[in-house]
Amino acid sequence: MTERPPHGQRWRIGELADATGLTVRTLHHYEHVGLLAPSARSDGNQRLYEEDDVRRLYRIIALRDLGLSLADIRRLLDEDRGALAEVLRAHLAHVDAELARLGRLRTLLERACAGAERMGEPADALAAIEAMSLVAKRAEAREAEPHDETEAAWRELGAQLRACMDAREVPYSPCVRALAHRARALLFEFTGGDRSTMDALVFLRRRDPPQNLAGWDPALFRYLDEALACLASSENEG
Amino acid sequence: MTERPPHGQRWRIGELADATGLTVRTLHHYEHVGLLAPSARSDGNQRLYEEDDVRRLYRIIALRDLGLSLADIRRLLDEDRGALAEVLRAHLAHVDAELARLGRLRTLLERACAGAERMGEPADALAAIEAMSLVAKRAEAREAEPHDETEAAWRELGAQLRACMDAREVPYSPCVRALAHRARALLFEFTGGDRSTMDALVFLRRRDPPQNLAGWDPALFRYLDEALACLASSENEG
DNA sequence: TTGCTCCTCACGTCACGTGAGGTGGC
DNA sequence: TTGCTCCTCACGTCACGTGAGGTGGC
Repeated sequence: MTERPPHGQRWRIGELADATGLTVRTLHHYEHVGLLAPSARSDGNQRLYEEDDVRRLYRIIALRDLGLSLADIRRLLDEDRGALAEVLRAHLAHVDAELARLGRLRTLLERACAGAERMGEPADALAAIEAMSLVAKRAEAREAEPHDETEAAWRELGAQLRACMDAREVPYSPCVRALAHRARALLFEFTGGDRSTMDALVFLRRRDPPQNLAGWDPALFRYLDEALACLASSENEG
Repeated sequence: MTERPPHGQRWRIGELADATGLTVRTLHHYEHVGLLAPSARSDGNQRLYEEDDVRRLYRIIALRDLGLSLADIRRLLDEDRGALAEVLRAHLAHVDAELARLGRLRTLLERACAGAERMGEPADALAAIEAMSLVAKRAEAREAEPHDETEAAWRELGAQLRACMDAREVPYSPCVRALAHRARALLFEFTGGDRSTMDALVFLRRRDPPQNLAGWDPALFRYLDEALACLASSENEG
């Protein structure tokens, strides 16, 4: 680590790079964007940085390490030092937003990892991830406009099915079969008729039960599962 | 929202863009990087996407939303579907690292905001931020190599000063003055002799006391502060 | 004279955005 | 004929990395 240059108080570019841990190219770049120009040049046109330049560089590095853009740093150092607190606040808000986004992403990624590891076929895993993405987007859309007509349909179906469940109707009774048909049709519509997406959706719901989705609870989902299984087996027999 | 195209099962590029929320330019880009090419073109050379293309696009979008690069997505869809779980795990690790980095950054930024808002002069605030950056880097370096000689010096000075404090030596006694001199010299060396950085460092330490830094505790810091104040006032008188 | 450092272009990165200038379909 | 959508380049973004080809200082 060269700390003091051998030529009085002037640093050559390589010396300054060594002392700060930056690259020579980075110092070139800072000069190119008007952030830091050396106060002098040697006879052979080599850059010579003086004490003031070095002091400025350390401030640049400190602000850069806080994540500010070079344009912001330039503005703060050259034009508007008073804006410092304001710019830092704005940047903090931006970092918070990034943290929130990455947190959500992390949740999705973890589910996708679990899915990808338990699915046997890679194609199934891809379908599961696609279904997950689809569900996440529906959830976002629900945030924006809560009275979605698809949701209303599921809510009504849920209410009817719950009435059957409370009345202890067996899953193969005609009215439950009718509701199971209706559920399958809605699911078909929701997934665009894609078989593997439908299966992946069912798989995901089992692993990761949604809370109070359109008035559905785990018990109601299990009741529907039974009804769907009855429907499928009777169709296979017929 | 155009959901079904009017020409059988083929989508024009604008229709597909509307349906997916992407831009036409994005679809051009995906074709350019070999990620998604339409299966057909019209007589007038317009792109015509078919069902398989659309299905592929939805998978691309799902994987992209998980933060994968287009190159990774291409590899997963075209070459090596088995690598899915592995790639997702690696990406999760990367996201975790980013979260950790942003968390540390957030802490620094918050301190910098507090500093910038309480400092009167913007120049002082800049010096404080620079000092903070400097301290943070020393801390990192300490992680790597804990037996720093600067730290040893502070540790020894701390022990001697603590002996004085425990013996109830008054701050202006000769031996305490000698230690205060030594402390000032160390601080001078640490900051490279920069006055405003020294002041900012002192300010930061008051706002944000370091825990057990080289054996120092808040009481010991206060004792040193008194000794330094005595030294300064006696020098101003002389 | 031999290395080493320095110099100035200039293309590449990543996922597109944003025109520019021109043509096809209703 | 008028809009609208489509087409193909091609430069710009952000903070540099990575050569290429040549010169200066010990």
